[in-house]
Amino acid sequence: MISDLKPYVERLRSSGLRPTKQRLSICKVLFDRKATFHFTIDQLKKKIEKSRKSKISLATVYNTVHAFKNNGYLKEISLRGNKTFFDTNVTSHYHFYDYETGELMDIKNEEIIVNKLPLAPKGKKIKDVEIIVRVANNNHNQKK
Amino acid sequence: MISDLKPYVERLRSSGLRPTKQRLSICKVLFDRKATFHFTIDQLKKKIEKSRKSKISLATVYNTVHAFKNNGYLKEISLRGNKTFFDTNVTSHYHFYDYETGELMDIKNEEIIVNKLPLAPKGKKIKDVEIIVRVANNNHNQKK
DNA sequence: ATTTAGTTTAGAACAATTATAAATTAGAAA
DNA sequence: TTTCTAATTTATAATTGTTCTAAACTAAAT
Ligand SMILES: [Mn+2]
Ligand SMILES: [Mn+2]
Ligand SMILES: [Zn+2]
Ligand SMILES: [Zn+2]
Repeated sequence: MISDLKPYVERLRSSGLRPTKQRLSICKVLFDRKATFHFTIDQLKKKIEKSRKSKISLATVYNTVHAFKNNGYLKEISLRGNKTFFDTNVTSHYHFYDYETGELMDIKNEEIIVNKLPLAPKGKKIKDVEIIVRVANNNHNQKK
Repeated sequence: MISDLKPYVERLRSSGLRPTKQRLSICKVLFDRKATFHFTIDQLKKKIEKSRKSKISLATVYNTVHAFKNNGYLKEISLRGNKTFFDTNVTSHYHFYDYETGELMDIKNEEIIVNKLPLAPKGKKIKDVEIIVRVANNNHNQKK
């Protein structure tokens, strides 16, 4: 009740959601930051529970994240594996992915120049281009 | 026992696997084709069971697919969602992904030209660059 | 033929996600 | 304020995809 919650209240309202205590906790973790936050649901849930010092229901986290995603406040990232990753950076950009550590890092749009793209298949339209630059530690001679 | 199974036997042996009936069934579905096959495990299992007209254990499909992936005969594709997609095309290439139909299509390496890539983060090395061009039907005004 | 290590299998276990339905709460209305 | 209602939270169940297990089976070496 101290800090400025207005922007979160608006963000929630514009997503068709009431500004509850739980949702405001989620907003603080997601949007009160300068750098991009890439996360899985369980990582987010842990951060929320640390910051508010009380539990939050897993269903609430899922529901709110999905609402934000559907309203363009979060993006989902294409990655191998069976966990879903989300991104607070909703501008058009690309990623480094260190598959050894699981760490994602933004690559600004202008840092990759794509000079040629194929035409979309007949009757289809290109919606977006995702680029994942997979990286790993220099020294080790790891497979795949 | 009629068709030429030698190449599959070799592929299995070189993956450290004995050529069993089940594994040869899997090989026929995976490798006896001209065009790329993009699949999930359950799609593959259904095709195998249609082609051999008897059931195959899910564990055998998983095990064999993983062995082939680890030995470079299959690739895993980065995609949103919680199902894992595999690819019989192990050459370097990119993809169209129609997220309305779930359909994946190859884009040849030379059809996309990347003219600028950022340096890998300090101490890390670029292992590969995945590009997914997400497409959807022209007409509909679908969200996301 | 015998032996043995590798394989298949059904089912259990596990992990991520989604669904359910009862208790709680936000916020409008009185 | 208090009352009322629909929205929300929650614990838990259900569902889905994947991995593990251990007993039955089989390839292939001896
Ligand atoms: Mn995936
Ligand atoms: Mn994913
Ligand atoms: Zn990002
Ligand atoms: Zn492909």
